[in-house]
Amino acid sequence: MKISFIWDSFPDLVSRVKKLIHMFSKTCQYAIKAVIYIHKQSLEGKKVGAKEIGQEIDAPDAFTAKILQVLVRQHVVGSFKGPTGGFFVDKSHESKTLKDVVLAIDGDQLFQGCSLGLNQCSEENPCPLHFEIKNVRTKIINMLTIKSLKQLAEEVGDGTTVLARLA
Amino acid sequence: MKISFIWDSFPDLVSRVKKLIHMFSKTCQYAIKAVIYIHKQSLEGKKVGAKEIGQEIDAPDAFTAKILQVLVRQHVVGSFKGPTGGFFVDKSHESKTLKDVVLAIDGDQLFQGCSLGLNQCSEENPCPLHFEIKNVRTKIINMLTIKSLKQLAEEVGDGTTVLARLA
DNA sequence: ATCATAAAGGATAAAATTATCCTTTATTAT
DNA sequence: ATAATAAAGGATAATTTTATCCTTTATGAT
Repeated sequence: MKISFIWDSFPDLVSRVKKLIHMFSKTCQYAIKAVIYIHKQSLEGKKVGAKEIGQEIDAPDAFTAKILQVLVRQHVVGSFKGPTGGFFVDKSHESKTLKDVVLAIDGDQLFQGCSLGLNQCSEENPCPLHFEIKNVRTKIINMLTIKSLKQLAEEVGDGTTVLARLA
Repeated sequence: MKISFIWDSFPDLVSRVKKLIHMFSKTCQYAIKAVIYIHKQSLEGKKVGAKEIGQEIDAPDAFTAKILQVLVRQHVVGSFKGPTGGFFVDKSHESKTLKDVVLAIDGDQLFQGCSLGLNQCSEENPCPLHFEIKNVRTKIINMLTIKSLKQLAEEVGDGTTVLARLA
């Protein structure tokens, strides 16, 4: 029997409170967390299932599975079907960075195009934010490429704290 | 009689092509463009209506009107009802910046909270992106506050090119 | 060969964002 | 006062994003 809470009556209000983020879509955040988790487990030679990943990163598992499909297609992580199957990374994924994850999931929105959505915006005919945005983007790209996913995974604490850190 | 085009059959594909942006929500982009346009017109002492604004910035007018309601409530711009009414800015809005617009529309998502959506993320227990993101945010805030909206409006070309520049 | 397991994929649903329409309220001109 | 104008506000719809469920396909264990 499902217990219902008072805030279930105000879904929009709750969502507004929850949504204190941005820059990456929610899907992309899940993807980043999932990939780091996979890397962490692969460091210990373990393959992991979509369900487990979903639980560890606090994301719905079916949705996590969908995201993982994309990441596999884009060769950000690898997968095997069947028993003993799951998601993993190997040598071939070692140099992948967060930028690869963001590109696979959100596309190049964050890196390309006018941030005001102007059609005419260019170096010659820049929008009021053009050069500033360019600057910010350089920083973002730097942030997303300065370390490999493997390195990031190594920096995230040991097994016992992963959940706390990625949920 | 409405003419229908081949791409009307592929709404999702078309939308994917159109969406080459991000960092600001679409609503926020409209807001920025609208506010700059209002400033520009106010420089010439003109008040402008929601419909006109919508057309100039290439946004649906009814939706533009909604956005303007918020901006008025947050004192980013002023408005008057009735004939000769419209939206405008005066001395009291002179020091407003893009950050005020972004805050009014998107809230502080872009500035606050963990970019990966982690609950435990803090200075003491930082997520893998914590300090990098902090860096990027400093840049973004700088970009959004370094010039007042008035200054930005003054930099956008003369009346004849506004449409091209803000559409 | 058969069965169990787990990813892949398709179809559908819920929630959030973006967009439209229509009524009400305030203000000005006549 | 009355009519005309434009913003404010409410209700609703379309689109996009996020989420769920169920079937199919591949793989390993027995």
